[in-house]
Amino acid sequence: MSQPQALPTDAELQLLRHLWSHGPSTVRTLHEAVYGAATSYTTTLRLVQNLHAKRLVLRDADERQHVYAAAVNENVTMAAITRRVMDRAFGGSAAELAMRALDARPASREELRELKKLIARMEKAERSDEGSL
Amino acid sequence: MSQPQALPTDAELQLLRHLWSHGPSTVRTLHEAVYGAATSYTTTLRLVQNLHAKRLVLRDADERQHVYAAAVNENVTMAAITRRVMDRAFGGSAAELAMRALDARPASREELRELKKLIARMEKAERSDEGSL
DNA sequence: CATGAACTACGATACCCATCGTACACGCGG
DNA sequence: CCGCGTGTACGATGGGTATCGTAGTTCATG
Repeated sequence: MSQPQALPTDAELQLLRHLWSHGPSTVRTLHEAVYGAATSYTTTLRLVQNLHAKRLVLRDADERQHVYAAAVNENVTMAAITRRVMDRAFGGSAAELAMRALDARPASREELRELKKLIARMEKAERSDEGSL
Repeated sequence: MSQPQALPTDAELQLLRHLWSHGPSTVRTLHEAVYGAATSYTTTLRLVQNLHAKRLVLRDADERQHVYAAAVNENVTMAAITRRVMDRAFGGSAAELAMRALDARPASREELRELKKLIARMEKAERSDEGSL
């Protein structure tokens, strides 16, 4: 029984991402930061309530304006989401997904450097797994 | 006015992928290859009909058993799909999606080598774009 | 010719998701 | 005390998707 029983939908994830990067927030703050005026406040509220029902956020209801905080780890959750899309649309292959991503939209030189570092780290790990397979 | 006006859904994409890798097929073939006995034949038929309605496959109805072939380019279509998921769930960043993918599921040494080659090619392209920005 | 197997067409359904409106609670300024 | 602004809770709705059943067609075969 690892962390994420239920995964956030796309709309819910946008809010979760804000919580991960900006810390605990009120619905009002989330709404303005993520949606601006593009959608109704109650829509944002509903999404936050869904997140809470799924236990993906924690709620502090002490004040009248409830404060929400992410309840799940970003890396764990994003990995699960990535796995789902990988399986649904990319034949389950991480490498294919990664290549399609780079093919679909340019990455900056800085980002490419980061990626290379990650790959180097993985190659190293793979090598040290040698014996345990 | 580029190729894919409408994108395939996940279920439709599974069938498209088979057409890309195995060439023109009948519904029967697709059904058995992709779904086995896990689902009803008419479900597969329906999905193929949806693909045809979206103009994503071509149909040869000469024979009683119609033969379907992909009508859109694999790379173009996969890039569009990747862009959609990138925007919906990964903040629009190709690099983030790529890194999450590698983080979510291991890639073989062979795949990592391919990825490095792709990155090297992109770095080269970026360098030659220097003046034109 | 009658029957049955295999196929296509298509309506019906159930589920998920995003969006919104309404109802209700609370507190503050006239 | 009244009313309004700002909350939360929650039911309703519409669009999209996957799944299935049924009806109708065609063809081979007894």
